[in-house]
Amino acid sequence: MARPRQALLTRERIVEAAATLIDAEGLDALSMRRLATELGVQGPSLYNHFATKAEIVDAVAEAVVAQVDIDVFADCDWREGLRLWAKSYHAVLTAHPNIVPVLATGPGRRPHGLAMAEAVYGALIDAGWSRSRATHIGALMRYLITGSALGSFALGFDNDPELYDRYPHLHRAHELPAHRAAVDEGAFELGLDVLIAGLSDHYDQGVRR
Amino acid sequence: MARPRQALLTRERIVEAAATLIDAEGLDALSMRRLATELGVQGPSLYNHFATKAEIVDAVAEAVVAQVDIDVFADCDWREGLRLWAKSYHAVLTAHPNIVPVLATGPGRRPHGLAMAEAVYGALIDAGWSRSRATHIGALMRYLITGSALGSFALGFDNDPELYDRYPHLHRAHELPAHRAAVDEGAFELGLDVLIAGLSDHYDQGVRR
DNA sequence: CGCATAAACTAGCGGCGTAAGTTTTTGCGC
DNA sequence: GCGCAAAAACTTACGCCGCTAGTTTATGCG
Repeated sequence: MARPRQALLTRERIVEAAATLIDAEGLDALSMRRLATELGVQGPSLYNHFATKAEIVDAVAEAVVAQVDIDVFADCDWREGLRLWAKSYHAVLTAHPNIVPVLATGPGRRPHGLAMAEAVYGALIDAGWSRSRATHIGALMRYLITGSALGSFALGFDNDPELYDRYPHLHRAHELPAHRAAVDEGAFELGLDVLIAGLSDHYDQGVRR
Repeated sequence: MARPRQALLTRERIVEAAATLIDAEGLDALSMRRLATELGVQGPSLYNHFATKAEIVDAVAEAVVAQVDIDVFADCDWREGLRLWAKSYHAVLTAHPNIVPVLATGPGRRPHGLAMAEAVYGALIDAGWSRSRATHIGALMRYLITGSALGSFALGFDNDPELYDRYPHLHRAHELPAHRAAVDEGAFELGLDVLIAGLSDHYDQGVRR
């Protein structure tokens, strides 16, 4: 086949297929040949639309952050904005856990990532936080959100009772994977509550830098 | 060369070389052939000592967590123990950032990882926290520590002023990479302070579950 | 109508993890 | 002291991988 009458590929179709593949089978399952097969095409054809594999993965990451709601800062208190944004971000990452390692490396050059940074940082600055404090708070929230999405805490424990025989306090740790969602959700909520309450106290006491 | 009079490889030598390579050039630079070359040996010889590449990487991760000080819980308040442990963990990860993605996936079956979980969880239980709350706090601390180590927040921003022209609040974001260490350190310290202070308040008010 | 461009193809390079089988040395049981 | 299994290196090779180069053909613009 040479050039078809109707293009078989578009950037959108490629990104969509890549996202589906990553969601379903993980980052490692995404290879150029595999992705091409999924799209009914030979491997190297993808290079007509993206220069490298990294560009495709980046586009998937960008599509994911695009789903985060950053309008929440519009007309509400910085505390509430921060909480709603964090929950939205967290929910998006929970829905697409396999792409998180890519996102965790920072906003990079992706427009939506930068727009999100702008929204968060801007809201904190507008509230009266110093530039350095706003930066710290933004970074901190990101640590909590990506950290919780990246390593499901509960999932890290093996489902094998014998493993914990030598650790008296962990004797029920093998039950953790079964409660994965509840544990991870509880830890995230606790962190969000404590962080925002603590920052709120600082703020109310006039400690804004 | 067949079997040499003196073994060329040991598990220790392999792990050490792998750790050095990962520290110096990143996870991607670690390939079986490259590692073998570094050790003056052919690639497949490594399989006489480790069954898979993943086992080698795991051993490196285990060697890194082994450096975290978990004796800090011995005879001090849970607050102080948590703070000292978190700082030690954070310092170790900061010294070996390239292995963090591996650690972030949880304690798994690694003895030192489990010993650390045991120490943290045990200290919280002994202090009177409920099992579920202790789990949440442990998970939460891990989110903060691995999250901060994984994605240097400041490093994620590109060192290119023009990139931020369209984001009014980010107009100085290109300066962030230069202050990388200070930003990341500040955010981590802020998080640690706020979290421990907040949890301490809950504790003092008798809210332990 | 002619031609540059776009979008598919095929072939192939060097690298990857690892399996299989070979050779030689070591060290233990008789 | 000897025989032989196990250990630890080797070579070869398979099927992936990301990506490059060059080819073919349809499209759309001047």
